[in-house]
Amino acid sequence: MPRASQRKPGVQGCAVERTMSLIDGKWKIIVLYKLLGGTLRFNELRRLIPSVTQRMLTHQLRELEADGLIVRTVYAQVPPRVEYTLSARGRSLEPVLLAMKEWGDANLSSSEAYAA
Amino acid sequence: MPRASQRKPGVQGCAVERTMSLIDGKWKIIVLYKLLGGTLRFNELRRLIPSVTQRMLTHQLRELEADGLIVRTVYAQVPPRVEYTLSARGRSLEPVLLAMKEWGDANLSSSEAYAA
DNA sequence: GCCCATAGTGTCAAAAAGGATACCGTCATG
DNA sequence: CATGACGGTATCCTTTTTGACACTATGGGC
Repeated sequence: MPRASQRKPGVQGCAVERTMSLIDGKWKIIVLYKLLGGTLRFNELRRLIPSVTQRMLTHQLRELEADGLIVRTVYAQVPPRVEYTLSARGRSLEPVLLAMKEWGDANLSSSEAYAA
Repeated sequence: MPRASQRKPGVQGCAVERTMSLIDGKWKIIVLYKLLGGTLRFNELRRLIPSVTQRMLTHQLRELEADGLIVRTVYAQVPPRVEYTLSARGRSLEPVLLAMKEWGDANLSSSEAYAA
C-alpha cells in the first residue's frame, strides 16, 4: 500500500481510507501511542516496543516525521541524544489511539469474553 | 507483519499492538467502516471501494471473518448472493472507526487547516 | 587498549502484500 | 448462441515490508 509521503493528495477515497494511509504499518500506531505518554528517546522507544528492529523503528519515525505527526529533536551531544515528541497534529490522533487501546483491552485481553 | 489468524495469542505487546494486528492492511478498516452502514453484498463493497481488487477484497473479507469481526452469509441462489455483516465484535469497533473518520475529516480533507 | 552506549546507516535477502489477468458455474437476457 | 451478472479462484508478477547483520563516530569507564 502506498505510504503517505508518496500518495497523490486528494485522489484517495473516503476520510477513513486516507487516515489509514497515514498510519499504516502497525508500528506507527504503536509509536504514536507510546509517545502519548510524553517525549521519548530512540532507545527508549526500542525498549518499549521490543519486537521492532532498529531499522524499522528508524524508518517509521522518519515517515511519521515526514507526515508531520511527530517532531524529532537532535541534541548535538556525545553520546547522541535524539528526542521524539508528538506534534499537535500527532496529538490530535489521541482519540483514535485511545479508542484502539480500549477496544484491545475489552476484546483481546483475557478470554474473548466480549466476543460475538 | 503477522496476521491475526496466525498470531500466537498473548505473546504480543500492548493492547494497541494487538488491536493493530487484527485490522492491519488498510482495506480491513475501510471494509468495516462501510459495513457500519449495514449489510452489504460482495459487489456492493467493491463498488464502494473502487481501489480494491477483487482478489484483495476476497482475501480481506476472509480474514475479517476468521477473526470474528464480520459474518458471511451465503444464500444458495442463482445468481449467487453473499452478504457481509458486522458481528457484535465487529460492531464494537465502531468507536475506533468513527474516531478515524473524524480525524480524517478534520485533518486531511481541505487544506491541512488543522495541521501543526 | 577494549568494550559499552547512543542513534543511527547500509546492504542483503526473505516474506508478505498487493495488482493484473484469466477462468469457473449458473441462469437470464438478447 | 453469445453476453453479462454474481462471487468468487488460480496464477503470475511486482512492490513493499520486514528482518538479520554489519558498520559508523564519539566519548567514558575499566
